[in-house]
Amino acid sequence: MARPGGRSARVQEAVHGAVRELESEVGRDALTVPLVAARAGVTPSTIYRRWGDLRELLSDVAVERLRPEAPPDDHGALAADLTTWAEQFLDEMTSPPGRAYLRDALLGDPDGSNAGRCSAYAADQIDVILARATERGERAPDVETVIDHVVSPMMYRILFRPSPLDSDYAHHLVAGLLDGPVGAASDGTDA
Amino acid sequence: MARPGGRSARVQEAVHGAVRELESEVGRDALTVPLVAARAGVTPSTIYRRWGDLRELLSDVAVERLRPEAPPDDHGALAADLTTWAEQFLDEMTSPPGRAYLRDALLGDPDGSNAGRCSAYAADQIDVILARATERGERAPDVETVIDHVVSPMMYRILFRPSPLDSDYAHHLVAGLLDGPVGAASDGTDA
DNA sequence: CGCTAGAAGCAAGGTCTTTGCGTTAAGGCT
DNA sequence: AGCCTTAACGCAAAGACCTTGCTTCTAGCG
Repeated sequence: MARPGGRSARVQEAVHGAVRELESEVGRDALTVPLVAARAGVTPSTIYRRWGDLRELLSDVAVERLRPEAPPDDHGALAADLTTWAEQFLDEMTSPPGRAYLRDALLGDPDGSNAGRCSAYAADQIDVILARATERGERAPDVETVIDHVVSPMMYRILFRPSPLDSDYAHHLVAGLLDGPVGAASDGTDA
Repeated sequence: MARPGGRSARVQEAVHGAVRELESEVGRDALTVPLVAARAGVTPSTIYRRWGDLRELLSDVAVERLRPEAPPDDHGALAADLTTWAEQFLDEMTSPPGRAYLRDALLGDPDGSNAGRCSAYAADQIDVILARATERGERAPDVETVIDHVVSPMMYRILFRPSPLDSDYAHHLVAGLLDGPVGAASDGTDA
């Protein structure tokens, strides 16, 4: 039985906070369950029982950090909105902390629910952009199409390729999507 | 100084073999360094010194298993080659053991070199397919384009999405690539 | 054939992880 | 309002794992 307002919630908040504090103080690699527990004012066994593992705890915290805080900027045109969003996304995810959160979120995730949450965050942001475009009368591609053509390639390269990525790559992907047969034809708005 | 033919090589082989045996006997989650060491006939400290961590050892073994054993099939046409390869790739990677190896390979990989090796395996296979197509006189897209449009979307969904994937999705991606503006126009050969 | 250096064995110490049991507190019931 | 139920936490001990200094072995070299 979940008890969202009670002691459980306080403990969860204390532990998450302890992870965030210690991450910036001693570094992510020096984190241990007993260390986090001491900072949070709980016993290690509490963490082991609730999260099972340091990796799962880090995964939870990482997903929290990957959640976008605001809807994407509105630039008045689909191409600009998507390009800007993709550039920001790529920038965040290629930064060392971004890569670390991404790794943590994926790694300590036995059932894949945290990974699914990350994917849903991106899909929601894209959904907002596409809905705005449709409202303006622009032809907009499907969310899944944007994920296939823009999000996936960036993520693949972040995870699997050692080479660095710049915002030109994000721009290239969005252009390839919107100029292609699946995407929206340009609609009078500037591209 | 590497000593490829000596004791180091024997130890490495024994440890890798022990991991493979124990994975199928007791399951991947029950593996521990002392267990593997006992089976391999070495002391745990040897493993800790060479690999540093159970995750890095599992990462090494996983990458070995993800290495393709043969060049991709030749069906006489680019579209058929790519579709078949993508279907097989998707099938392997979505299977529970495939997902486990993929996770392990990404997981114990501090510098990203193992992930890069996985990516290189796929790129090499695609390279063979594209070279054959060019040799036949077909117009073929770039390797990076194939990775962006076919490999990345499959990988993204495997890693981030809970929903199952079937071979229709692989077919859809290849078709989107070859019919699009970036890919090869159909060239008289059957698609 | 002796020398050098990298790699493995051994063992002890420390840290982390697990687990059983008692206690606390949140939510439901009368 | 007060009791009951039950999930969650604290405590502590036991066990497993990880680290590390030192020794021994072996492959390659002069």
